[in-house]
Amino acid sequence: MTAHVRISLPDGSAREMPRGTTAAELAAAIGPGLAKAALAARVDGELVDLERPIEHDASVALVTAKDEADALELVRHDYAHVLAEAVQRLFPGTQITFGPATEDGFYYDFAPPPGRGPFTEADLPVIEEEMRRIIRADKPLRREVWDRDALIARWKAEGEHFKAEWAAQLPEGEEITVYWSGDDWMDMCRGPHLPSTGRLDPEAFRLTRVSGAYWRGDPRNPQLSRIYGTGWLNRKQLEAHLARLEEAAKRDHRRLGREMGLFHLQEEAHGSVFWHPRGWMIYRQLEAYMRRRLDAAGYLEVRTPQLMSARQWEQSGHWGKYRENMFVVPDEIPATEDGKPIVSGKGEFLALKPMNCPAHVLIFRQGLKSYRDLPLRLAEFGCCHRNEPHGALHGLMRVRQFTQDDAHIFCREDQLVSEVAAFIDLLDRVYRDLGFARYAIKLALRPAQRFGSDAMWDWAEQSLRDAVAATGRNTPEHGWEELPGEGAFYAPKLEFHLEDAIGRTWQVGTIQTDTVLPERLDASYIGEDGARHRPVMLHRAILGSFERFIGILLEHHAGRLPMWLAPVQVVVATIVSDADGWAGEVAAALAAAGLRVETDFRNEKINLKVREHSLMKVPVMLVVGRREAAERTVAVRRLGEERQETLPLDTLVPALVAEATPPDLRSAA
RNA sequence: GCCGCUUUAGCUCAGCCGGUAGAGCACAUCAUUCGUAAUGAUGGGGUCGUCAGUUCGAGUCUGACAAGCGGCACCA
Repeated sequence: MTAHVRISLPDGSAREMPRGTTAAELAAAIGPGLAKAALAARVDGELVDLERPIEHDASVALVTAKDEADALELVRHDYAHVLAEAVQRLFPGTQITFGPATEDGFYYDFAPPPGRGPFTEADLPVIEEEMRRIIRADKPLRREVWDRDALIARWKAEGEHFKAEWAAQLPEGEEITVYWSGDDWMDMCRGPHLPSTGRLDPEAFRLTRVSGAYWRGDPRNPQLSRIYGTGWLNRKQLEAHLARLEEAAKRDHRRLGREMGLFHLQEEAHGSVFWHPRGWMIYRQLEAYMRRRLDAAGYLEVRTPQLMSARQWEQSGHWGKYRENMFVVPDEIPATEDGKPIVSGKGEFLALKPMNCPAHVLIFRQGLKSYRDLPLRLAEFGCCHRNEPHGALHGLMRVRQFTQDDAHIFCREDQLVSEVAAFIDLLDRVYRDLGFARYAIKLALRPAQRFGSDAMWDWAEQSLRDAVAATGRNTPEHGWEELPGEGAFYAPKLEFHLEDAIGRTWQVGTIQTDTVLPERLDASYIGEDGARHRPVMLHRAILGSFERFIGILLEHHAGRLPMWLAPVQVVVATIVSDADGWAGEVAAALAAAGLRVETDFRNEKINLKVREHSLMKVPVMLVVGRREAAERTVAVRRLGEERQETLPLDTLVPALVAEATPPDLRSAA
């Protein structure tokens, strides 16, 4: 043991410092500017407090606000602690539990004092003010290692039962640390933290909302009161973030749906969509596109019943596993009492299908199948009903009635990998056609509770891995990742997560192997050997549900859909009524060429017409006045552009037709 | 399903301490024919989410229910 340690710095230089030197002292030795800017340090890659002594040779990097990811993580974690301290000061008797940094801020879960309900938004300004006081007081944050039993005793004595439980469950052998804020408040925490609360910007955070949250995420546990905040390094960043939120709110598909007249939802059919003509046009275009893609990929479209006997759902296993989410109707004409229906309960029950898979197996079972029939790909734009928990419903994104771009592929075991690989290629084509450049592929592996043998799971998981490898997409650039424990109870699955224009991700596509359902519903085929075999069944979807996918499309494009999907592609707007005749001819020519055209002959100013059609996100506006009528031309104005271009019809029509052609119908460039 | 909030005209919202509703936009009518994001005037429109309760009187206070919003949990 020498008295010195050798510290290598990120610029390649190295320094000898006395053993036990802290990162703060190191920063001071390098320069006063750095000492002031340093927030924490990375010692051999591990993020630690500035006050942590360096006990052996190490590479050390000081973390400043310039290391944004680290700095934000630190700052948000600190805001969470300041929040907890503020709440305990203002509301004595509140128990603290847990409060991490999140993607854009932080939260902290509290158990409010007995007799006081959960925190409400009205409490937030007061808490914010207290937080600012703590930040301005510039309280030093100090790390301290504690003995587990002593800490548990202390938490119990202070009535912090959640903390005591947490401490008791920390893994054996793990160092247990607390952080002091000044010398009058502490919380158990792994750290690291900033040197003092004063390093936070009192104007760079905002408490945003309150919510209930279950202790340890389990609904059987007590519900805690969670306070969310957003936190940044400085005020400017906070303002930029708030502006981004506003931008996201403008893209909200519920708002766009109303503004663009696409659909509505109402109480009498909550969770089911009323599609208006314009919204339904988007749906039709998307469905027609998918149908062409599936036809070309060798799928056979089918249509199966909405209602099937509960007996059938018992046999498929849904009755046991999924009944809570199924709509069940009696197969009888109900008696009435005071106008209210009375069900005898003696008759049979039918259930609205929550999934299409059993019905597809029933089609498969009609007639003896040969190995020559496989793979058999049965597709259905299947309308399903699921009685979702009420709190889960959300615009088009989570509904009770929806239509999947569903299909089930029945194949032999040796066809599995090539079928999955072909599916991934199809899905890739579709996402790119729809304007999504990036998506991540994840493999959800066997959960703890599952059906089937380990051998089956080994085989199924490896097959999916192999299939992704066959497409070359098992790389970090494709977001390739394996998720242990996330699979369905009967099989592993691949998940496809789309990234949208503002960086959010949406799980849409999926493909999963299934050997359980063919077994339960006794699906079989005759192999080359003349014996019966079980087919493997693949459940797969690319868009997931049309409803949700259209919601995602609207938010991704901020309502400005690509021309082939736009409900109205062109509006011909007149400036004076003298131009109506020519405008009518223009519209007729475009309609004859297959474009979706509307005319606007209203006695209104062109300013108003441009504004209204722009707000409706019509991609192309053709403005026609006396001049155009005389010259037999149109002035083309594109959505969001002020530039205009005057063109004769015979060049305009083919150009617009080309632009409005769905991507799969375009001739290869 | 759980926690919090919200529900007033088609939309966005105002309505103080309880005294039978108001704005802007939209809509209708009239005038205006006007060159690229709101022409002007006039007018019609509300059982204040539903059901109970308190009160001489409830949009306003209380309760239940429903839906919506933000989370949590759920999403075989």
